[in-house]
Amino acid sequence: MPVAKPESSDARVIAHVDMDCFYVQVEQRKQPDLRGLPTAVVQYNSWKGGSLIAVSYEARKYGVKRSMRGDEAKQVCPKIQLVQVPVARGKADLNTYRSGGSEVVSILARKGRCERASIDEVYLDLTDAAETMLAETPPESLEVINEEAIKSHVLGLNNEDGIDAKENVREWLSSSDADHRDKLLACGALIVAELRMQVLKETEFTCSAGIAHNKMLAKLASGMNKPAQQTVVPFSSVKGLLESLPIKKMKQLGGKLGTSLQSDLGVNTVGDLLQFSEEKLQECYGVNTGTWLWNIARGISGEEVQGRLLPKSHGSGKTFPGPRALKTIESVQHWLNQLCEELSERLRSDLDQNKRIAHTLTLHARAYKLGDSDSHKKFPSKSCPLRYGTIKIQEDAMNLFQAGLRDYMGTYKSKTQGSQYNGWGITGLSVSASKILDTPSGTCSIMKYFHGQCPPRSSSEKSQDNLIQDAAPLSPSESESYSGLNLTEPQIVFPGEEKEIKHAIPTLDHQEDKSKTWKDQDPSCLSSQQMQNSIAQETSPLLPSGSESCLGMSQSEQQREFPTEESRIKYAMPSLDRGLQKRKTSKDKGTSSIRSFFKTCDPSSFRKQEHAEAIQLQDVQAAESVGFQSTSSICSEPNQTELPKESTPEQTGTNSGCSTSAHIEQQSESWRYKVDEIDPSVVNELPPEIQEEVQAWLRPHKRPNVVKKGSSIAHYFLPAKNR
DNA sequence: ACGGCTAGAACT
DNA sequence: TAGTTCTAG
Repeated sequence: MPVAKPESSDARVIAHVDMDCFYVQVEQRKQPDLRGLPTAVVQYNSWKGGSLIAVSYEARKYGVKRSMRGDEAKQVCPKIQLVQVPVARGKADLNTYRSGGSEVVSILARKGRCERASIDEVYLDLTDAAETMLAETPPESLEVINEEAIKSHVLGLNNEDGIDAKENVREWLSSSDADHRDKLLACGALIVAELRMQVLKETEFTCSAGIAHNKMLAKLASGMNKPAQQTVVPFSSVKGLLESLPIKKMKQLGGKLGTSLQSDLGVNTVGDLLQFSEEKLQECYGVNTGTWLWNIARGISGEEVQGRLLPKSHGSGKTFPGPRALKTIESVQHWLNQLCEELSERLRSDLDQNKRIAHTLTLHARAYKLGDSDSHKKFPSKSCPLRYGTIKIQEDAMNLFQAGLRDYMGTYKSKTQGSQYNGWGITGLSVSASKILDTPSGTCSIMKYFHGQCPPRSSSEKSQDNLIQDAAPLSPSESESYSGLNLTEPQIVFPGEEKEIKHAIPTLDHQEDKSKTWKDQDPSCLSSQQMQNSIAQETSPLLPSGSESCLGMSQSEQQREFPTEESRIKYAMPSLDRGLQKRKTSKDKGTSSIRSFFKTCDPSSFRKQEHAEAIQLQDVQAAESVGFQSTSSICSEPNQTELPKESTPEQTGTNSGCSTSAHIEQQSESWRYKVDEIDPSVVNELPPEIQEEVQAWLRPHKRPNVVKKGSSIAHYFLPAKNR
């Protein structure tokens, strides 16, 4: 039964691995003299000694905390070693930490599905590995048990801190008459201990881990014994653990939702939640969050480990606090250029190393306006299609900024005069790139199934500096004449072995709604690639004209209104679509196999009619391309032993990173079956290589959050300042 | 008008 | 989709 996942019984083995004060460790590896000393990583030395972003455990003993200033840290711990975070382009540069994180991920991904949860945390689904171990070399059969595993903390084992703790753990790990679930966890603990030793050996980094039946508990456990230790949560100790656990300790409940639970429902521990019915919690917090709360009170969390080794977005930002706020367009331009340079560089290496392309550029800013009582009005975020090339990103970001500034100024009904200081200041700027998709699209399993095996990638690979041909930017005013004609688009050229092969990367997100005219949007948000339908050869680095004219118009009136005080903030918890343990209904229609559908189906019926041919062409090109070395590895093994620079089966095997399945999701109405009507069991009939992908796609979706607004106490989530 | 920077997710 | 908001480390 490879497909049908047990959703009720939590027989899964999930681990959460957390690097110990990671930035400090990275610096200590660079400077081994610092090992063992109280150390902190600090950024921006200039003001009050800079602010701490990581603190070693030696320093924590002295009471040094993250969020202290360097000077404060010196006071409580005069011996503390403060290491500066690297600076590039006048801002903190976290690249060394990012690549350190990648080193770790590449090791941790060896034994099971791995999800990069942050720069220094991962989740692992070790269920299969644990089951295999239990079947082949169960702990009780081992002569010696890994010492690192014996040092595990096992919650609920009596005498955990006593003299015989180790003996107890050894017994627990290798007990042959234990609960099956515990045996699986024991195997998980052995595997994690092994992995942690490998991480230490290969990277010199220590980490802590939690091993449990689901993500929530694993995460909880990994923080319980640090540094360099691991904690197991046997099924039988879940109840006792949660009973007295302060509600705010739970992930997602550390903020306003947790506060609301405390002050509105009097819930102080997770156990206190048990007295509330699911309905009651739904009334208070909406269906999804209500159900989620009901479940976590019982230690239930069905969230899947996602199988994603790479980040889903990249960003670069900087704050300009108080007096350093930016007061001129020129200074904004300057900093935006720095941020965009960094972003562009990172996008380029993501493309080089992972063959991924980002599709959306977003600009965020913070601003104040003097003389206004509510002087911290929101500066609106703006986004647009992302064009590769540093200069284009800089241009586009600047245009987004200008568009945002117009809105922002509009709310004050005042005018900017040129670039002069006008009572406003920018206190924060950031640019980010998101909607990152694997490329080419033909490498996903479903498409492979239709197109046959991908050819191996060419061995020698050119530098990709010239892969992405700069598209000639059209001025926004020119763009209008192209409205609706965005069929083919971002023209990205990849070199083949001998000749260059052109690819049009499908970005359905932008192709979807043809009924909407471009005029509905701020033209400055439209990049040239939206309008192009031919290969652009030339770059003209600066927007010729147009940008000024287009920025002036059309920002809608509704933006001018100040947010009303009674606006509500609603909550929903993450990943409920995958995680609902209690489900209200299930359909058992759709008995016909979808296999026959696949067999007889022309792949082009995946697409919307208008685009079918063009995109199909791209997919064929992609599949036939000799330009992509990663295609074979992408398509093969379920587990990944390489660095995340290579695209991984996990990414393509699940839905999110895979452009093909993204297409399918978006185009699902072109299927002849409704998703809800497909009997999940028919997936078993599919070829194994595409089962997982289809399965992911068929998973139950979250219910629309129909909060009963009247009875909701969501108003307690109003921003504090508005209360 | 100070914690900075980055990332993920959900909702509308 | 674009934009906002929350959360976390």
